[in-house]
Amino acid sequence: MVTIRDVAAEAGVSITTVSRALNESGRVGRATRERVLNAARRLGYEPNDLARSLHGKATGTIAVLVPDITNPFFPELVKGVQEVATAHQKLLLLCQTSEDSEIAVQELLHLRRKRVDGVVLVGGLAASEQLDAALAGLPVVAVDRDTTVDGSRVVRSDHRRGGRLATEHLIELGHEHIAHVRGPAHLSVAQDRHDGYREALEEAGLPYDASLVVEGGFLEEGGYDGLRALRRRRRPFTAVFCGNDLMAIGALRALEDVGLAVPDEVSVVGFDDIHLASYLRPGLTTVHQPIQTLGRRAAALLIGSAMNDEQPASEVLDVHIVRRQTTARHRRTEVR
Amino acid sequence: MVTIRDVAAEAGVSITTVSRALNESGRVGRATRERVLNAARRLGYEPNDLARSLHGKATGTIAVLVPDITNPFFPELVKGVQEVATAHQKLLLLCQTSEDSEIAVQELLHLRRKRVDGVVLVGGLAASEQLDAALAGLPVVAVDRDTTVDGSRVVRSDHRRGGRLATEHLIELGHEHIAHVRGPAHLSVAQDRHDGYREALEEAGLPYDASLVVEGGFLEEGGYDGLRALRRRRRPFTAVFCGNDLMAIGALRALEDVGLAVPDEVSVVGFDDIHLASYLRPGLTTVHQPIQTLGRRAAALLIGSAMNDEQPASEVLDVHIVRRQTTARHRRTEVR
DNA sequence: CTGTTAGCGCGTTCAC
DNA sequence: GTGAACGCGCTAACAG
Repeated sequence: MVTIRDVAAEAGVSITTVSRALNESGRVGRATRERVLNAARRLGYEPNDLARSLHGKATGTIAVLVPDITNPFFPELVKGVQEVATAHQKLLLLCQTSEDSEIAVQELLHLRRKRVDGVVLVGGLAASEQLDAALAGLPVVAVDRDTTVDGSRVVRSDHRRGGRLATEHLIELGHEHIAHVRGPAHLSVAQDRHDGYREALEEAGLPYDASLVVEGGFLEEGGYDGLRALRRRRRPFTAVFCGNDLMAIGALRALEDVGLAVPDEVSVVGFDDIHLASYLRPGLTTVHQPIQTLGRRAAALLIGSAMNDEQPASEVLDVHIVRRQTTARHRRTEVR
Repeated sequence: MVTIRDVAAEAGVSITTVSRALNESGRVGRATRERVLNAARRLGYEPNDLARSLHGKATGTIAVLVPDITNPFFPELVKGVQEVATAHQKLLLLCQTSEDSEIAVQELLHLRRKRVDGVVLVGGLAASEQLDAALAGLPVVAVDRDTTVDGSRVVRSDHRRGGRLATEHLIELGHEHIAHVRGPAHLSVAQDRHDGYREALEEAGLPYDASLVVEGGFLEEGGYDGLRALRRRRRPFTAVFCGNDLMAIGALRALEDVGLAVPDEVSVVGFDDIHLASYLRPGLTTVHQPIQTLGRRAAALLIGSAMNDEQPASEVLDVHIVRRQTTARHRRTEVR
């Protein structure tokens, strides 16, 4: 391995000069610099970032923690993070937590030892002392998490508004019995979406009926099981607002299995607008959140915080509804 | 920042002893170790992996380069890589190349400076001197790439066999005019799948008709455009084998747009069996390749190579067909 | 078993 | 403009 010392010898200068020439820092003679650069090239010199960072400087590395990269929501988010990281010449470490707080703690500890410059934390994680400890002093931007951690910034979509938009859309279509297959109670995004749903109902003078609300995990299975549970309650409904798109897909499968036509007999709305939503047939009506932008903003905030002192505490991005083919006007003809 | 020296002072021993106690390396007295560990805990000591790696040891970091993490094929692969990396206590750097060889070169150079222990290289990349240079001496395992690089190992599925299986499946269903919307000519996986298609046809005594073969990018658009191009040629066909699942999705949309029913009028087969394939309605019949395992094997080979000297040159994983709802028996009733 | 002494590759004071 | 020397945090020979 060729070091800065070898280059110095080859160029007939001191290592200090080589360092300066390579980093464009300080005053180095024109000719000298050329000589050094040539020597470096000739020897195939490769700077060692480890040694550089050892001086307490930044490592030029940030990390993103997601529950599961195969959940189609996260690659889009990660792409946004990656984009900004690359633009700032930073490398991106990817970690998966499986929504497990203990795993997250382990990963964070590992990241700290590697001296990452900061972390984008995505998704819910059970709070714990160890988690707080693992996060302490580490520049963190959370995405879609409750801001339990002290000074950490948060980037999120307006989930409550999204819940309202979805529900209002169904109400406008004439639906009066609107079920909600919501996400896990411990996740604030699920709660917010639910609150928006409830708000919209009440504002429209429709009753909030707890027996039309079921909870499930943010995956297909959660939606599938949720819809089956709803059916078992024998409470009629003509529309379902699902906690996210994957749940909506599960709900669509369940409806298919029980022989209910979408959107003729039951309308379905999702949340997120992952790419997948537009691939489906019928195309899924859903609340669009700017997933990639979420990642971009988080990364920008994270990287910016290392540079600027002042930073906004958090950011809330707007959402809107995308009408596709899983929602239709309520047909007065009886349905159960 | 508390260093090993502070811990040494606190515990009343030398830094060497601290180092040994922390790394379980060498002989350290029971009591001494306890004392050191306690001191470290009390001070909130966090080892600095940078300094450790500076000694020329491994950095405990590997990287995976993929064209685009939002392409659903890659998250599954990355997950496999991640799994093995984590099992070996290694952190994973994620890079995206956009299939651009120059970007890949830049990323690789950056990774080298960071002294990553190895790289999993996924997808096709235009060969170039600079790429070779950027790869030189770096432990690399390629996935689904031609093994142009010198000593690099390759993990891949049996694409040729997959192409045969897909085609044979259609032949068994009675189809005689089978089109192929293939992937890019410069990608070996596309070529292999095509060769398998051709082989199956010829073995069945069916003519290989070049006017039934079109080329496109490995995305929905490629499949959509490919199918439209096929139609413009006015050559009848009752089945299409698509280069991958995304292309198949594009082809399905195109068929929908021109009013051809799937599978009643045209059968469609994809390749990869990404999760998405089973979400679709009708469910996509496709050639399953073990995507996650591909990633796992690549990572295992990469990490193993740093430890064992001997390693298999490459690995070929098996594929099989998954029958869903986009393929059906050819109906003799005329169709165009 | 434990401590002393060198570096690892590089940036950064300082003098010259 | 350039160089010598020191130190970043840690591991690895060598002693004792």
